[in-house]
Amino acid sequence: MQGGSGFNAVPPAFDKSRVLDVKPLRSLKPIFPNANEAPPFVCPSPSGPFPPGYSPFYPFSMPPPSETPEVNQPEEPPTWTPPAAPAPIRSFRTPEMANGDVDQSGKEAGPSNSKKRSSSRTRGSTSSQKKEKRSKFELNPAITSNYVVPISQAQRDDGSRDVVDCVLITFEGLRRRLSQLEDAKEVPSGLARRSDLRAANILMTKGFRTNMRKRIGVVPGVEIGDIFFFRMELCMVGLHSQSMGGIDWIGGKGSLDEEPLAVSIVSSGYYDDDAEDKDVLIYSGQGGAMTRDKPVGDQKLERGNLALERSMRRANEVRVIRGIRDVANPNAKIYVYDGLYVIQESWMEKGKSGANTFKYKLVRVPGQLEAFAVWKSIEKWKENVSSRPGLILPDLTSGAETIAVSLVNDIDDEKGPAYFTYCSTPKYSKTFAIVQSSYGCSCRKGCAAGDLNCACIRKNSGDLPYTANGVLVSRKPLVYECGPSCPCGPNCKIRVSQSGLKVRLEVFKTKDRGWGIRSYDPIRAGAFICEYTGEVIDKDRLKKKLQEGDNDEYIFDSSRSYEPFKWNYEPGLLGEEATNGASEDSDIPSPIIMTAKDFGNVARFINHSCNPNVFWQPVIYEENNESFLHIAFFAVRHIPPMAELTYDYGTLPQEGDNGLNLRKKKCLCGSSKCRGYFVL
DNA sequence: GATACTTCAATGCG
DNA sequence: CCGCATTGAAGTAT
Repeated sequence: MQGGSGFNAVPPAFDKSRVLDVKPLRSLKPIFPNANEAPPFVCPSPSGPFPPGYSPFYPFSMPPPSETPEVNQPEEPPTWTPPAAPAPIRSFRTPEMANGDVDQSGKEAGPSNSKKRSSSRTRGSTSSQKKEKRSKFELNPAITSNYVVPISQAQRDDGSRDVVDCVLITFEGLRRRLSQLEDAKEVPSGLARRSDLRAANILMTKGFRTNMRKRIGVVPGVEIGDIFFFRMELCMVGLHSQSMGGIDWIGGKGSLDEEPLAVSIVSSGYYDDDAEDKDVLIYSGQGGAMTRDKPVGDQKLERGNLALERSMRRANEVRVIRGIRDVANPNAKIYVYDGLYVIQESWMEKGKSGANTFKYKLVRVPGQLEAFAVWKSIEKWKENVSSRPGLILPDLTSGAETIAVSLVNDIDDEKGPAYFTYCSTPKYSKTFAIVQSSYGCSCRKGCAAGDLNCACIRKNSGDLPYTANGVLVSRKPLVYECGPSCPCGPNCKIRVSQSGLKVRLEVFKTKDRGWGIRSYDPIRAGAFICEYTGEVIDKDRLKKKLQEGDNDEYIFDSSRSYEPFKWNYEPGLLGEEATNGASEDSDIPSPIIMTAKDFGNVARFINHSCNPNVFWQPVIYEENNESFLHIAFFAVRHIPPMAELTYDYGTLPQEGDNGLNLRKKKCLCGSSKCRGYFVL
């Protein structure tokens, strides 16, 4: 199971056809294309060969061999030539530089960036005209165009779960990398740094997006309960295509005298909405708000307001996205896709300032999986643990973790998993210490991004492995964290996995896979979840153990084979060269095997999936003059509250390893990529 | 088609 | 922890 609200036991108790039969008046295509008809998602190598039915997408600056280049870009080189010496992306232009030579650099800018800017700048530019500045960081098209977007035209129009995942993972990877570069750059304070906009702009310009065909109702590949951390993510997957606007619609002026109809709204507290109820939303119309040069005014029946009005008359569904304040990061918002609503009534009322405001009452279409409602329930449980139905233990770690982990069973009578001793760190015997000299840094005040004097940063190939808010930027063979002997202190940004749990977890009884684990808190892609602890053993000991008939179901073994997957940003998209340090192989310096049967932590409850939402990453840091390897788990993608956490248990390297393959079990992950079995 | 306008962002400062 | 100013980009409208 993946994504969605992730309720393990909730069957889709509603009749899909009923919801779908409420036909959008202008449905352009069936909303649920037969899954078999939809093209499978493929990621061909940029150079091909391409499977039948697919063609490479040529980014604007790189025309297909026999076609003429885009007319609008006379400055572009007429034909593509391989880059001679790729400029590293690190050469960000400083504002000052851009100010001086913007003309020249404009020619080298990626497609469509400098023109647009000058237009949008004219509005508020009375005296600041000269500040035509800071072309946002420039890509060298000769390099970036080398990259071929793995999205077919059909997929660009209509998505699927796999395509949506791919778009979001690519966006996030790119955004994290940009964020990392920005952190290291020491830009002048006060300068807005928007990795979200940059990443989205790069990808959308290249056509790396999906569900561009606007539609009423369900968006293929986006599930109720899915969460997003930026408005641009909604655009990229076609859930809501206004980058800031709260109402999105189709039709209207200029399009064959049709009426505009609303397709989606975002409610996030900017206006005076009533968004307390889980099924009913009172939404305010747009416009009339005070801006810099305009006072508060009456709202008009136009644009989004008109679209909502018409949608009410026609009773067509409107997607609702609820923006919720992120408790972990009060400056930010999380957007929850809450499914389809119908507008029941609308009226006009006087707002606080006395101006006329439109109001729309939206009611949730019944029978859909819960999404926002789950958030509301969790709020209560977190306030008072004992209100959680099926609660067995408020904290199964007995205080060993900084945050409690509940034990819950709302499925049957089982009172809990078999006995084990909770330990929050792995149990190493001396023989497993990795002897490495010259460890640790000497930073006094916390290791600063970009500081190459810091030994720990140097070990991470010069980069801070985590962004400022603690998100892992890229998978690597090994991440080096600062250890107890580094003087940088607990607030250092390179101490993510050693500082314990950060999200509120629950061990729960699944319907058919024993005990599992899920989170009350939303988890963003790249966030640290927990480490795997247990007794560290060697291969011989494992073999012997199994030969003696000990059917240990809690083995972690880094030496198994693991399905490779693409998670890191694509260097080509930034004009960077692929480096060795960016390898996503699970090829770590020394393999590690742990058993969590008798001693372990929450990680021992994570079930297997062939399409997991969590991955493991080796991390090392020094303790008492010795270094030990740790296995840390991070989120593959954004994980909504209550979605079960899973990782890939891996497969055995080859044929029967002394009967080890007797430990194959039938896999129930239910994903389209399911291998059919997994190995304990 | 270019350009202007609108808009329930996202940041960081004070 | 707020209010405010600043910088933004997609889509719609002209």
